[in-house]
Amino acid sequence: MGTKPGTPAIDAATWLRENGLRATHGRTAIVRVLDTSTVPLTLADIHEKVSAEGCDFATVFRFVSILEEKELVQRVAWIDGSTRHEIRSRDGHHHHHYLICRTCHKVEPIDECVVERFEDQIAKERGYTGLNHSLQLSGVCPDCQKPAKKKR
Amino acid sequence: MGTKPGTPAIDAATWLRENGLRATHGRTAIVRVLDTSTVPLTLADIHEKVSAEGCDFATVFRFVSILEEKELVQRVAWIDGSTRHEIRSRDGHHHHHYLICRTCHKVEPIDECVVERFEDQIAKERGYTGLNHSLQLSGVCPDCQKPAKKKR
DNA sequence: CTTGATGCAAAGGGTTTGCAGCATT
DNA sequence: AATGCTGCAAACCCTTTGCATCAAG
Repeated sequence: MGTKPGTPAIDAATWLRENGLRATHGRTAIVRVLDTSTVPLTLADIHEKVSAEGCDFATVFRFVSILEEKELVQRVAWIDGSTRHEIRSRDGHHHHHYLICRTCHKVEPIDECVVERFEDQIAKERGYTGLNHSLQLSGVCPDCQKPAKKKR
Repeated sequence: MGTKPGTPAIDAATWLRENGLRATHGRTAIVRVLDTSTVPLTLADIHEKVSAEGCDFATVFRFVSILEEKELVQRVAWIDGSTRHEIRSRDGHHHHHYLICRTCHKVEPIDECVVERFEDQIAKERGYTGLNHSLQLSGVCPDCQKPAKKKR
């Protein structure tokens, strides 16, 4: 929704109706959480942030599934084995490239994409269509390289 | 173990002892399965292939965990959300790059790695150490593009 | 023989579903 | 007012652990 990650939703309810979905209290909260996050979230992450508004975990589960069926949200297999979810922005740009610290678990988005050209090459070579990719880098961030320091 | 994927183990029991592990019946079976697979396997996949030899699921679970602690096996977060496991070959070459068909779920390994150079660049730019990456491409394979045809 | 690995079975944790009541359209 | 969403709670399934027995070294 928001043009840049981190930008709050202009209007979650309107966005929902535009996409043929009922704009309930819980749903707008879920959309707002997804829309303002710069990193993919687990269902538990989302629930934690909407439970204050009385939104149940089952609602998060079901509604995120609906958004994924409609391809408004992208499912991401996180490098630690968890499943995360990321809203697709309006401009159709939905890259999920991240740099993850193995020590403090901080997540930094990576803007550049070196894989796209490679994707085209593979598509030609092997005849695949509709290619999509998921790339995650993990390492130890500068802060965690300094001994005896913990974050998060 | 085997130099090429798909090559059967020369001697799983010896390999185990070389790595300071007891060479039991179940363990050699598990190693053989991991070693001859060209794609990462789930615990259920492995168990399915060793259960004929009377090897329990708990044994698969525990032994694969041990191999991962010893960094002889690599854990892979698969794009569908499952967790898979892949043996690291003797030459230390352990890339986990795959091309996965979204329709028939066929998995093809990709040899090339375009990410390595990028990894170095990111390491310099952001000061991370010990970088590692995970890349999966998904698309629709040539077979599945032909209508009304199902595999697997 | 000693130590550690195994099988069995139960516990745990996250995911998914059924159902009756409630909110949105 | 009708439809479809929600909360609650139970069911499910995959993962993990405890314990007594068994086998490798």
